[in-house]
Order: sequence, then structure tokens, then C-alpha cells
Amino acid sequence: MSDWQSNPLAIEDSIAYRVHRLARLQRKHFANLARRHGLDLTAEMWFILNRLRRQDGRPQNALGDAIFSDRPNLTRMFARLESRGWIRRSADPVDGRKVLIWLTADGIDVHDRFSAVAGEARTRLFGGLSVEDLAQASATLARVEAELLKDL
Amino acid sequence: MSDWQSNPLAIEDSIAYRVHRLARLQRKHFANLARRHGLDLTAEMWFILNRLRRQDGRPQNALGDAIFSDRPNLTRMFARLESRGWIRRSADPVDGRKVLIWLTADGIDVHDRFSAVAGEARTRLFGGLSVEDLAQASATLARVEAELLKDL
DNA sequence: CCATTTATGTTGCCTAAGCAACCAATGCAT
DNA sequence: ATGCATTGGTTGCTTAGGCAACATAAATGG
Repeated sequence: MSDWQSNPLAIEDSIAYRVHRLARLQRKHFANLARRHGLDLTAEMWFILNRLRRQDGRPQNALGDAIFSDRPNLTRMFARLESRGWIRRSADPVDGRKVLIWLTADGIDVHDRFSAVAGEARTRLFGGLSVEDLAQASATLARVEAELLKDL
Repeated sequence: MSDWQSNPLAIEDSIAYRVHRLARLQRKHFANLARRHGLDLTAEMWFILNRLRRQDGRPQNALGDAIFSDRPNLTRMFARLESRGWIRRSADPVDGRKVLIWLTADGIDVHDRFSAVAGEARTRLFGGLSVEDLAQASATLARVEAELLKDL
């Protein structure tokens, strides 16, 4: 008997579906939030800006770790950020293969202005949950993530 | 003090990042699994096939509920499934606006053959976790989802 | 030192998703 | 019954992501 018939729980309640939906809802929510603040900024761009705000002047390849973005994706992402004027690229004087990424003044400004808004949104979304619940959920997801990484 | 400086936890550990990464890893994992079984099948297609296996002959619009897919997306998704020969579309004799979606014999075959594989993968990914942990994580995510839906 | 391998980035082609605009069919309200 | 709003679907434009192929620079090994 296959479980699309026998599963007493709707498959929509499974973690896999939930994660899928949640990722899209987050993305949408973030974009709307930014739009309401007059910014054409996506969640992914925000991840990158966050990363760069902590440390820039690094080759593209070293900046995708937070979101496991692959090289083609990073190339295009940085092209978009550059077209918005938030980053600039420079050749690595030491290694001719590398392209170093720097936040521009505009990029820093966008990050710092939107930082408060993002913080409020986080509070609104996660503030109602206990620290224990969040930690437990995060730990469970981390274990699934580890399992997924095993198999690529 | 903004939290990109003060947060003691790496932002990569936050639920938002985790959900984002996990969704992509799931998607990748599923596609690889299908490829290894000789199928050009994505997780999203699988969600739809699952939905149709439970009930087909319904208008497109009624079939996106499981993943909250919007109409343009469904149109294109069904076009891809149709090009693979797994579904067919027919005009609704009662309401000229609607397009009814049906699984073909091939679609049913793909679903039923891959169902076992998907089940094994699920066991591998989630089998190591206790039912309580999974339920708790799912409940926590459901609450975040509810919060996201409030704000659109 | 030269040939081969590796590292980095880019491009092309595909799927997925969101948004806005549009079309056609239906329903509704006066 | 006609005009108007609503519904269902499609198309175009955009971002994001995965994969394969490619170009160039650097490292490595004989």
C-alpha cells in the first residue's frame, strides 16, 4: 500500500512541503517588506549584503557559503547587485582569476537602513515563539540538512 | 548596535537561512534521486503528481493548494508535465474558462514507480529523527507560516 | 620549462517563482 | 438584456537556481 493513500496526515503537513512553502513565503514576505520601504531588494540579495557587511574585498567564490550558492548563481547575483550600485568588483592584483567584491557606500547605506526593518520583521515572525522551540526546530532542521548534505 | 555585529549566533544558523538552504538542498537532492532512476522529475513536479494521483480531472486553479503555487506558475508547470506526457488537459464542458487536468497512464506509472523511491528517501532523511522532534519542528514552522500568511 | 591539472569565473540552457497585464468566459445587477 | 465585475487561464518580464561547457589564470609535476 503506497502512502499517498494510507498516510493519515495530509502530505502538506510533512516537513518537506512545509520547508518548501515556507521558503517561498519568506522570500515573498521579504520582498514585500522591502518594496513597502521603497527598495528593490530580495531576501537573497539581503543575505549577500549581510555577508559583505561583515567582510568584503573577498573573491566571489568565498562569499556564497552562507547560502550555498554556486558560482554561476553568484556571478549573476553580483551582476544584479552591481547594476543597483550596491557593490563593485575589482580584479585581484595577486591572483588574476579572482574578482573581489566590495560594498559601495550605497550598498552600506541600504544595508544599514534596512537592518532595523529586517530586525523588526524577525521579531514579528519569530518573537511569539519560545527560544527553546526555535532552538529545537533549528536543531531538527540542521540534522535534516546534514543528512541531505551526505547525499549531495 | 545592529545585530549583524552583536549577534553571538552566526546568522547562518537562523531559521530563515536554514529554511532557505534546506528548501534548495531538498530540491537538489530530489532531482538527483530522480536522475539516478532515469527520470527527469523535479520535487515540484512530484508535488503536483502526488496531488493529481489523489484526485485529477479538476481545474488547474484547484490544484495549486498544496504548494500555494500561483496561476501563472501552474500554467507553466502543467505545460512542462504535458510535454513529458504525464498529464493531459481538457476543456471543461460546463465552464468554458476552466481547463481540467488529468494524469495520463504514463503519469500514473511514473508516480507509482517513483513512490517507493521517494518513500525510502524520506525514511533516510527523517528516519533518524524522533516523531516528537519532527512534530515539534513542524508545529514551530507552521506557526511561522501562519505569521507569514498574515502579512501576505 | 612545458604539459597537464586545478581553480575561478562566465555563459547558455533549463526549471521555478512572483508580478502585472491581458483575454475570454461567466456571473451579476440594474 | 446590456453593461460591469469576477474568474480562470495565459503571456511577458524579472529574479533565483542547477548543470554543463567554456575561457583564462594559476599551480603542479615530470
